Amino acid sequence: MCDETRGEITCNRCGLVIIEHIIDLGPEWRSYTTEDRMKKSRVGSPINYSIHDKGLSTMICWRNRDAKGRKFSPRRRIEAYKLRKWQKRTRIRNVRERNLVRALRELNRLASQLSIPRSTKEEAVIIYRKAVDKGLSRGINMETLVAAALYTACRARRIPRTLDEIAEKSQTSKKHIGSWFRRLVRKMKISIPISKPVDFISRFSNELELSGRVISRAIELLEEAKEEGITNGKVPTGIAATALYIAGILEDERRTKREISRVGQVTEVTVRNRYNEFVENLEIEIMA
DNA sequence: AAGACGAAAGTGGTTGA
DNA sequence: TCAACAACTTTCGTCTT
Repeated sequence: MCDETRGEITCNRCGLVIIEHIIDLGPEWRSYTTEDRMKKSRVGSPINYSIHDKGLSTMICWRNRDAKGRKFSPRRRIEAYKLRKWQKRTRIRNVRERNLVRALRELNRLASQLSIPRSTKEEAVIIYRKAVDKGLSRGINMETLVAAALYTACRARRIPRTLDEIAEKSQTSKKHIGSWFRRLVRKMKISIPISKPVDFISRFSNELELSGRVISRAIELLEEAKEEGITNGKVPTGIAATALYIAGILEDERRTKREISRVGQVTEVTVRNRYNEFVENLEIEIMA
């Protein structure tokens, strides 16, 4: 799948980003006159926070030719050589930048494996950069900080990924990512919306291949459940999964509890318990 | 054979002294 | 810092379809 607005080519099956920073060929914005069009068209790819210098540094061509294709004079060649050398030296200036490059590589890998949208990934990069600037990164494993930044960005943008999912794909523990998540939020004063069951509905229903009818029914159920106050303190994924389970039965697209619990990343027992609470407290008619 | 159920013991995180 | 606690998991035996 080629997504020009995101500048990416991704695999349709697994969501792996294959090619990034394609140049966006479209103009910047709508234009109404030719003059306008000239003004608003742009050159180069959009700013990209996922490259350590935001993709803005100059690249010097390695060919010893000038713009018109003529060969350089020996003197110009030496000059060009020096320029390139300095270019390299300044581009990756110091250890810090080198670490940033490593961190971004890791972040890109993680985000790709978890199919996290580009904008959220960039949010994570910004969080990571800020954390490093504030000196929070001392003495902490880079992978943990990257994972924590990504998790934080997901939570901030309401793109729900569970701690488990992120921990599984990165080489760090859920515990560490969690504690660093809290730390990042506290130190950097990021406001995090509480993750709600509704946030998980679309992803779960997608995985279970449920129709739109089931989805809207599930959302209704969630609202009723919330009013009844039976959702407080319960794991949101479990609640979302159960709502889909019940909606599936009601709309004649039944899925087994086992499937539901697998997708919802909770056990069958939890789905069962939530199910009982739903049926007891809401007026739900389950046909045998 | 697969799915669902209930009971009981175990686990990790939160809370309040 | 520690114990109490609720929510959730794991495990296992049993019943139903």
